[in-house]
Amino acid sequence: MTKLRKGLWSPEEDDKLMNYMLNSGQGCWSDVARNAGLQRCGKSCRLRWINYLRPDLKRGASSPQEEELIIHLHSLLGNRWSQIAARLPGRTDNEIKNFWNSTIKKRLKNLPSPNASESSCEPNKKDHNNNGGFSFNSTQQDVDFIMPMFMTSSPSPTTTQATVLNTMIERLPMLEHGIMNMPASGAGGFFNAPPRFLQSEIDNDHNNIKGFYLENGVVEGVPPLESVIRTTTTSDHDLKVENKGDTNYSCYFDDINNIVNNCYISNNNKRPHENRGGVQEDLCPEELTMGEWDLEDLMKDVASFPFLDFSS
DNA sequence: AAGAACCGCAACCGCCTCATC
DNA sequence: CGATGAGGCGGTTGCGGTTCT
Repeated sequence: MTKLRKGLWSPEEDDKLMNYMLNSGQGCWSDVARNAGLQRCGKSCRLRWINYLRPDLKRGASSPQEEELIIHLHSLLGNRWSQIAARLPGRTDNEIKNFWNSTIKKRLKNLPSPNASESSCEPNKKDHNNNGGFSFNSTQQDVDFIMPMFMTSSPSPTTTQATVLNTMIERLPMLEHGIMNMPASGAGGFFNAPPRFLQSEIDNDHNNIKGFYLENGVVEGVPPLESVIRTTTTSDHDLKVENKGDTNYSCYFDDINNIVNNCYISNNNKRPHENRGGVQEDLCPEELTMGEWDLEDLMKDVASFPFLDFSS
């Protein structure tokens, strides 16, 4: 019996597989390998076809829009690369996984740390309930990077995502300085401080996130940084956000409210505005448990993702 | 110019699920 | 109902190119 080849594919092997697939179509992959005259296992052929030879693959670096979408989808789906890939035409799970593990992780790592000696994106547990006292140096680029993560109404980030969000939120100057200053009561908002994402455990068998909750920190009225982002609250529902450029981030804050609202839904099936007077009680973290994570429900949000445009 | 360090990406590995017998 | 094989998936490895020293 001939020993099966491993390692990089030669152009000849690619030709054989490509020709066979185009002429005969996909059948059982071990048959494909045999009939195409390849000394490869079926799995290897499948991988090569899916990740490299498939005619509908998009080549080249991902666009900023795709990057935004990957980040957004990852915030919803976690490391479910195949499901993320399924929503990015022409991209493979392997490609997205590689992109995430190199580019995105690097960007997370490079975010400014509240502690100069700390380069990890792990949360600073010691200061977990302390927003003050740091010297921040976040850039507009950082803000642009983290904002898509807020563009979700998903109540179900993974532990890692919640951790990363916590850390990043704490390091963003606009939040540090209380710019996200929502009304303490009444319509439109319930926090006068950035929401804090905490998570104690995940039921992996059911994708059920338990113990994920928002904790209300207190940020005093420190004047906003001129150089970053300013907000003006014109009404309870109208949180206007401006920065030096033209970008308006108000939608992001709506989404943060969505996250908050969804937590309430999970707790007692009532949104905050349907549950006046019960707000503080509802925030009890120990009792606040996420409902089933309905993937398709979550993905409805993606359909309206504002940057999703594959026309280019 | 050369070796070291770094990085991106292709491919493999091992595990899981599902269908079939 | 267990055994078996195929397909699918996420994690990991290691090659090869690029940048740094």
